[in-house]
Amino acid sequence: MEPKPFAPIAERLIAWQKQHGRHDLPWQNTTDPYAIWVSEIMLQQTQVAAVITYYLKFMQRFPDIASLASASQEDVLQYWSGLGYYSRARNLHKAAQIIMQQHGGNFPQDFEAIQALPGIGRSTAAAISSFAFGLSQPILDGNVKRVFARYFLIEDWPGLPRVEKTLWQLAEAMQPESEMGVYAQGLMDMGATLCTRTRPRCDICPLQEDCGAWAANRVKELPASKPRKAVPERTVQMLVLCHADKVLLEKRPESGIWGGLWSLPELGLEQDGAAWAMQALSMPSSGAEPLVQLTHVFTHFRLHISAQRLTVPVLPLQAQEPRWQWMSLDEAIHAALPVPVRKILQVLAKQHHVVSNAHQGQLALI
DNA sequence: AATACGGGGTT
DNA sequence: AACCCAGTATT
Repeated sequence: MEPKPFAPIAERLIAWQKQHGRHDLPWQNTTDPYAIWVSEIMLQQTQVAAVITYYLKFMQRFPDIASLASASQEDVLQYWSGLGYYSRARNLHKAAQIIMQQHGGNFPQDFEAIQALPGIGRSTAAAISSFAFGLSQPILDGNVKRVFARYFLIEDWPGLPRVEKTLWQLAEAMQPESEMGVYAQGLMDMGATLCTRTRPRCDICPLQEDCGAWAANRVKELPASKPRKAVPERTVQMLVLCHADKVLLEKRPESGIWGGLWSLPELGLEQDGAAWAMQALSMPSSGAEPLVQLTHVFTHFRLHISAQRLTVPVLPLQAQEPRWQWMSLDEAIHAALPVPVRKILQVLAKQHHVVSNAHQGQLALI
């Protein structure tokens, strides 16, 4: 019988977490499942530093499930604008309404019920479960995958379904008997602060003594990186239709990119803006001028945007569909917009500012 | 099993 | 410029 040479990793991580983990992030030191839930959703594929200010503003505006559930989707998206992965916000909102209707306004405490809420998968359900309720469910996020890929010397890319299955099994097997929340936090904090992708701090790692990658001198190469394909490129034209101090925005469909956000009309590069405005919106326009060109990079493609400004002297008599809306420039910039659209409108606002200053100057001269 | 879904940070 | 990040839902 071989004696166990080292303490279980859960034991070491719990001790490490208590001494060296992070303890004062805005969503820590609470067992309020709502506060924890919001943080976990924001932290999906998004780093702590980027989340903090969004989280504080969001919690101030939507302090509890009821206030979130009763808000408009528009309002919720506005507080998410700039964070990305907008389905997270739509699902959060939808889930709050489900909790009001199906759980009497109380966050469910059953693991399956938690995971059944939209936007909450196995790992997020496990994180909420352990932090808020002390349930024993394994988490498996990017940090855990990296720590395990190194500790267990897993050579293949952790995103492979076969490897992922193994990782979940390991995650289950490593669960402690108690202190679930401290363990889960320790695993993630260790991954985020010591077992980092580059320049990991193996010198002070509580798992170094029996880490497979450390023993094999393979830490730098693991975890294996995702096999990449060339990212496609797309070029579009965006129209900034201006009438007096207002611009025309279009609400995007629920599903697909930038779902539910306000954007600008998109055209192929070959199409003529004025002709399109006349045909699609019965809107005469003139004075087309290039406004700005920019490139927006997504995970899965690169989007080149060429923004054109058009002046609409007279509004058509017929009311437009509700997905079209004239907003003042100031109003538009504060709406729920994707980042590149906000940038385009800021360029316009800057021009507007220069023009109105020149105008004021003229008035002063007269 | 593969793909869609953002934006920001690091190197 | 490549790569990654407290993943989930859809196809």
